[in-house]
Amino acid sequence: MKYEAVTIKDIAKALGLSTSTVSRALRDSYEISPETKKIVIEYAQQINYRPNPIALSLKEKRSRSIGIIVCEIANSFFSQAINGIESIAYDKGYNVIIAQSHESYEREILNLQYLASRSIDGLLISVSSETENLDHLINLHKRGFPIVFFDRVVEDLATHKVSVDNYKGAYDATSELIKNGHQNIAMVAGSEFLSITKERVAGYHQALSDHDLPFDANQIEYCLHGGMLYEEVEKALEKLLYHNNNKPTAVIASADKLTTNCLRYFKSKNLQVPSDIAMIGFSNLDLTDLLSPSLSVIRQPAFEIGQVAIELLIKQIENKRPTTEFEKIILPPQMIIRESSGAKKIR
Amino acid sequence: MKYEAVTIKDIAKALGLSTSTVSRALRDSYEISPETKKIVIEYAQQINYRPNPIALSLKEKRSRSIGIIVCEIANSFFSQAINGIESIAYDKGYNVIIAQSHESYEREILNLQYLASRSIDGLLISVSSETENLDHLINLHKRGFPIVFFDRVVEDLATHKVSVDNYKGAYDATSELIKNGHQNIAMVAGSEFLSITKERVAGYHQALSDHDLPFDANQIEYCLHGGMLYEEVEKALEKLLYHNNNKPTAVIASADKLTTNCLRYFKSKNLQVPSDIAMIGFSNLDLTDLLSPSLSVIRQPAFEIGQVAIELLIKQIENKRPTTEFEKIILPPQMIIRESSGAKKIR
DNA sequence: CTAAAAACCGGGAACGATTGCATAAATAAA
DNA sequence: TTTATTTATGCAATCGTTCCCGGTTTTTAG
Repeated sequence: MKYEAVTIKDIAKALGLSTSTVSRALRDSYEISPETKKIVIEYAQQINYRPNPIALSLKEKRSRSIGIIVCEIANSFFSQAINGIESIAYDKGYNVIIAQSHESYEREILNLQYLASRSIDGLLISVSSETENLDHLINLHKRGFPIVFFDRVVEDLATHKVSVDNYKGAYDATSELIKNGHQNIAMVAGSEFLSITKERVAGYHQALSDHDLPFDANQIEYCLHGGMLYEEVEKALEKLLYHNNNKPTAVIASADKLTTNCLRYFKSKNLQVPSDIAMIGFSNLDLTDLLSPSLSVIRQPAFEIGQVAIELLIKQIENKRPTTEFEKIILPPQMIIRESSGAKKIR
Repeated sequence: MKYEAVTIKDIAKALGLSTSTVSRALRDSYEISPETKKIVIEYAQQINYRPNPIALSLKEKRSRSIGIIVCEIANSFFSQAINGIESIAYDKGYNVIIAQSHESYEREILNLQYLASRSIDGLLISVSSETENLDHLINLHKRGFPIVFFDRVVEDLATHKVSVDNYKGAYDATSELIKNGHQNIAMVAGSEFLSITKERVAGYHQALSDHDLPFDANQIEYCLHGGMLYEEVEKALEKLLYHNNNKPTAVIASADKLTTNCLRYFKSKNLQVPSDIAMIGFSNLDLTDLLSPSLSVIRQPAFEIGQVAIELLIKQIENKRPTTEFEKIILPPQMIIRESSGAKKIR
């Protein structure tokens, strides 16, 4: 069943005018007499005329819609970021089409093809944790297609980038744990391919070094799927806790899903937090205060990241000349200290 | 900066053919010789030709995109439902445009106007908790526009509806608490306007009655914003716990946000769950097992609800004749019993 | 060998809106 | 009165694609 909308032609026919006159009257052109304008505008209102955006898109060669690719919308960081994106996009008359990679490189490519074929005007992307090869993005970018990276940015592409100071977040978390007496701090990290992982590892590394603690590569375990799979996190923690000369007394989880799955593991093993094992996690869940013990977290300004990213993208889309100067914006993370990062057990 | 795509004209010019021939060759028409087809298809592949969906939309009077209106995507139930919707929509070549009402009637109307003006082919909606008047939806529906309700359905509109057995969910939750010795059970409910609220209250009511317990209207508090505002929940609980002759020993929270805000309140008042106050909440969070005490929940099959809803919508969109028979599909909820619903304190 | 029938391909209208250009009428200036 | 100018409107092209309607060539049947 088709739903028939009213067009400019219907108005023209009803009023005995040409479509051009109607179009101009509706756009308040100086060429049209005030009386005609009044008649047209009133009639249009009466029959609830709305210009067909598809016809406009065809003519103007732009769809006023932008694509977003994230791993999961059911991830508090990304749903908050999308909220930020939407808040600005709707104001500026753009709609957003959301696609999920589910952390799969293959699906990221499929999504990109799909979005490109839907003639989006620009793309906001936070790459999947499997993404190492960037050819799919480079191709588009070379042809002048506007792309803005957020959160998980990549180095090899000259575009706008918006992320959080991951280095500082990890540095602060590590320092806090050291302050509380922890000397053996492990890290459950996300995919090695991701910039955010590298930065967080670097911050962790530097904090250890600044406090004269040794860095042990065995204290870091990478999870390719970013914690999406419980088994992956389980394996990482087994290795860190039980197949390690240097058993850690504290853990830093470097992503939302990693954090919750670490907790799940500790619970299953009956490990008390923070007495058996302390932890700080990167997390944007608004429930971490309700956990027992309440969870110390590094929180990212997700909403703002989304807002800044979409603003840069729209600016680039609406630019007449090709953009040559790209911005790299880094927002500060927030550390919220609660119970889970407390002192280790006194033996 | 504009990004120029290759069109059917470019192919026609390059190959010395007409656009009609190219179009037909690409659609594998019988009117075109195998040799010509081969040449065209190969060349199209080589220059990476993709048909312009906007031009197609204009011609076919359909955009192959559908709108979704929910209150919040940062709500586990809805993000899971959207996952279900997307999984089917992408398979069938539709894209989804998501809009959030943030539980505001006004924003719901704005979103609807926006989506309608973007020529979507159909709408999936879970109404806001403020929505009492349905004129905005009735108008569209009368003109033959396909609408499917999910989760928060409305009675006065003859369309497809997909929801969960809210009556049973509440009935089971109440019965479980009664089984554990609770005789005074309160309910923190969502907006009175919503069908799901009414059904859940009815289930609660019936369970009390079936166990020969009295029903006291003072044991129910409604939250117009569905728990979005902490203050609203706080006020409801103050009233139930401290301005009530009949102090409850257990609470049922009838929505995701209500559940978490109840817990937040109990924590702030240092009330132990379940010894001071037991609870079961409707929740789709995948973190409820990690809370202490772990939370007993009524979980809704959000992903499936989304899938069923989009399937019905697409079926209706692609139907040649107007749909006259509408389905009302009700999926079963799942009760997960954990610690929070346990026995009351023995005095 | 001619007529009919396939087989193959191009021209052009259509979808809805905008816009440069042409045109008509009305007014102003000479 | 004639010419120039303003004012108000219509025509037609355009965006990318499909599809109806012809037209030409080749094949088949009688």
